Amino acid sequence: MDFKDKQTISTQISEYVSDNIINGIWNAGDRLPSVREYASEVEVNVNTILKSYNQLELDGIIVKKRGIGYFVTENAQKIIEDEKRKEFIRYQLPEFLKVVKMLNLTLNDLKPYFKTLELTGEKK
Amino acid sequence: MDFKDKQTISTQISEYVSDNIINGIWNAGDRLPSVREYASEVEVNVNTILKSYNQLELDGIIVKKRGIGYFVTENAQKIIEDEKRKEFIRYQLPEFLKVVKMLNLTLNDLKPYFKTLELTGEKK
DNA sequence: CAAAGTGTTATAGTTAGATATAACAGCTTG
DNA sequence: CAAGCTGTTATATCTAACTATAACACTTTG
Repeated sequence: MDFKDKQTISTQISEYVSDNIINGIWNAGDRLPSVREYASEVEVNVNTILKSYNQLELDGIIVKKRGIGYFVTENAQKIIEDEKRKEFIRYQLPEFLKVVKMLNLTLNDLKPYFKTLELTGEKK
Repeated sequence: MDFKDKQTISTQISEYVSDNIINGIWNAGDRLPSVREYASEVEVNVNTILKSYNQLELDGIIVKKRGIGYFVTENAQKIIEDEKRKEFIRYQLPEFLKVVKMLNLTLNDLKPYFKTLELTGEKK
């Protein structure tokens, strides 16, 4: 038995920022909230935000300019999407299917939920 | 922003036991491994197993007989399935759809994965 | 009834992650 | 060049979860 990593607050913040980028809330070149500002917004310690931002920088998703702030990189969207796709195929989809099977559900049972988001058809 | 609970080791063990029960590895009336035995098997402290077992007992999934061991209850399967179903609808499915949408995937893209597990058809 | 298995409780120690606070350093702007 | 933003580093403290170890209590079995 091997244990999943815990979801730390700083990791969750990193992912939340990524989601905002991939969803177009923050775009390439945009400046993120300053560490102090963001820390106060989500009610968390400055060091925690710093940790999140540093991780995102390691991943090439944002870049720091000292004394100025952190900025979304040009490749951010692509990097995040690639990472999410890997994660999805490797972990999330199998886990999903495991539960679907346990609950004796079928594709037909799930169709309505996909319909709601108009995800049943072909790609544009 | 509200944070997801971390997945502690003891929680993960509880869930692992539940999975074994719902998958028929352990059946109603079966005795679980003793706390010491299981602790040594998964290389974890006795207290951690005890915590997992106690949680499962609170949920009505297993029952303790002092000096003898822990046993799977008659309702265990139903309790677990109900809980998993709730969890699935409330959290896992929405999270899944969120990522599906982010990655611009459709139901058609996922069909092959369902086919592998023969989950496309109607229920038996 | 003693031995050997159960679960239980208690104490002390470790660790990762987060917090609070403060001081330091880079950049911009009036 | 000073004020007021940035990010950075450091120190001390807190907490939840887990560990190590030991002693205690219940139950079965030879």
